[in-house]
Amino acid sequence: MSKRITIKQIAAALHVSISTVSKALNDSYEISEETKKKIQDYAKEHKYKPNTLALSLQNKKTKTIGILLPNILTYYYARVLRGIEEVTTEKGYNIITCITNESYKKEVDTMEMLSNGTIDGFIACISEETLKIGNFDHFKNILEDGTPIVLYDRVHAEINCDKVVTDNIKSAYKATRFLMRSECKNIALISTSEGLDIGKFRVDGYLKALRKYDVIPNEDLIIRYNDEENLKDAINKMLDENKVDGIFTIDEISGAITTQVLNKRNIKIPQEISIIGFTNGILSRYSTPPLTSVNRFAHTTGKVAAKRLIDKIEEKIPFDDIVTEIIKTKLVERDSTKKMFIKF
Amino acid sequence: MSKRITIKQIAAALHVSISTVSKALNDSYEISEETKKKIQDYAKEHKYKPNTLALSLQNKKTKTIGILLPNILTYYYARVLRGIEEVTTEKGYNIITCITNESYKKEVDTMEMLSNGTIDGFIACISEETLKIGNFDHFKNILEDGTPIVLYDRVHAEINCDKVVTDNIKSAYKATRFLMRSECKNIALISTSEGLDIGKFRVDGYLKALRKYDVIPNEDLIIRYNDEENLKDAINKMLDENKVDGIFTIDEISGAITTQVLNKRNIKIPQEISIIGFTNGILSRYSTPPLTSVNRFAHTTGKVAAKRLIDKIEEKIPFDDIVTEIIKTKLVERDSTKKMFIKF
DNA sequence: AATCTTTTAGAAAACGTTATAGTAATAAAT
DNA sequence: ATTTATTACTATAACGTTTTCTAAAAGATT
Repeated sequence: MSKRITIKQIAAALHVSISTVSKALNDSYEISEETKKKIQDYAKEHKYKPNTLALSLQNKKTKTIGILLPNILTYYYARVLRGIEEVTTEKGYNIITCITNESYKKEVDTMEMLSNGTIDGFIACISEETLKIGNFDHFKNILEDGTPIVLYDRVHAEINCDKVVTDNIKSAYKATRFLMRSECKNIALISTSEGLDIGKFRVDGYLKALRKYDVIPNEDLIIRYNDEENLKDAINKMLDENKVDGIFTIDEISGAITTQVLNKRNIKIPQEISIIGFTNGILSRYSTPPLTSVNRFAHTTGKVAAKRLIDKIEEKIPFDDIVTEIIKTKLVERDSTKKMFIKF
Repeated sequence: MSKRITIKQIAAALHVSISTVSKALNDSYEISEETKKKIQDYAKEHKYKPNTLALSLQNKKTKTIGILLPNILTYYYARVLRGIEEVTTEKGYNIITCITNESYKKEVDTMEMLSNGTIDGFIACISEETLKIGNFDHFKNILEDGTPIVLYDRVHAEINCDKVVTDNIKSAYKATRFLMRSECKNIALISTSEGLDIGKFRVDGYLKALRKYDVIPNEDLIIRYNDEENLKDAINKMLDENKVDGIFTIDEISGAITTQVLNKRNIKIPQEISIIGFTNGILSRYSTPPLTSVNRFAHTTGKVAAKRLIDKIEEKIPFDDIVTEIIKTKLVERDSTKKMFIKF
């Protein structure tokens, strides 16, 4: 237990002033080579490390970014984090990661807590509860203080800042169209009942594709669920009562559960029913059969968000130059859809 | 862009000294009710928030903990993080999360960077590369400085600090025994070839169980792999050349891949071959069939580690009171193993 | 009226650092 | 011989806060 040494202690030990030490350690021309060497050697020997806190207080920059994740157990967010992390590390920034766990209070508290000089900016995804409540004052206040924020994935028009989002409508449109082109006539949709815009956009994309090809949407084929147990029952019921030959699931878990249900009913995928999932994570990759999925570039999303924020922090971009970056998706074809195509 | 207000500005605005403001805001008895109210009102009105950096510099405590994750994409670590996060939040600590991505250099750099007053302690899982290289000086140095560390999951005897680990040998032993009790005679093992102790322990447990019940281990039934593609081939080869009726996989991905291979070969799980996986994450839960798995309590691991560290930081436990907590596992029975049992 | 307490406030030091301004002593230029 | 530069260093303020010590005024006690 030797505790870190400070500049002051070095100064005392070598009978020089603290300014001399500071300058010597920063290799200033004002200090003679001889003295510099003496000080630097001593510092090295005693493993001197400048106190980051003191530096930050001086510079008014902490080189730290606050990250808000709604949920770390969702593979997608873990991958976004990874993307962020890659860029921040490269640029010499630390990140403080906070998981809001979809709670409004946790989100407000966290941002409150960090916006006191601890961080230079935020990268955040709005929690489900916050979106439901519709109060975004905590974001607005922070922006007003001059702290930059980049929102990703789940955003809101009321918050006037940079955003990085997935191309939800178009992706859902394309996935649905893909199913139709591969001979599916009766395409079901599995969605969550939660009122997230993201979900709505994906439903919109699905409906848009149906309409485009003159298919009348059938409400019986659209399932909106709250919890997983309900979902299995709902799918079974739907399959009992309807002819279905294609299913588009709006998130990864839905895709996994749907696959389990079909397998249990011994329905051949994709011969009898095709499935396309959203978000291409490990579940899609490792399920039986591996699922054709809308691949979202989580990693890219993280990187783009981090780059944008750091540019803002370092004032390479003016504070009120606001953009929304749209990250395209890509349909990854695997074994849960048919290979034959109808050309429209 | 109004930028945060400081004590100094309040003092100037109200024509009092900064000490008066500080005391008023801390509700000191030394300040008259009248002055206090005036100052507090002003502070509230201007949304005054104390600068955390300045406070930390004063108190020599940052209320921040550094977390090292080898890899965030592994569901297990994400869950550990969640456990840590829960405790730290409750106790008013922030966490700085860093992903070493299994790199020695990244691990050293990160710890170096954070151990300059930024954090009060570390919760870390040693990276694969570090374990391979076998140099733990960065941990030792930090401990010497009087900064507490709690290691979780992957630990090393050379590092003398608190540890929280999974009961690997026993868990593997029990899983293997479970397979034997459910009539499996030829039990294969899927392991990674990387030289992690954790893997070794699990293999040891497997071997121990076999020996205990007088089964002679068959090297042909033990697969050690590096990359996923190899693994599929290796499993197929093994199944071609050997009679196998049970498989114990040492991690979640191996379990998922094994399941895919068996499904592709149309082998009935568990009627023809039973599978038990290690680490009970989403893959095990959502695969077809859902896998019987050794459930590791990632969440508990995180919580225990965080509690221990905070107790150390707050000096409720002396610095050199070192313990290793062993987190038990629990076999979760699902559909990949048979229900019938032989009692030994 | 003189002294002692209490109340209220402010000054100054401290946390660890950097940056600016200043001060010697010596060397160079006039 | 005097002024000017140069070299090598030190003092001080600053970042935003808390804390300890000091001081003045008001009130209480004799």
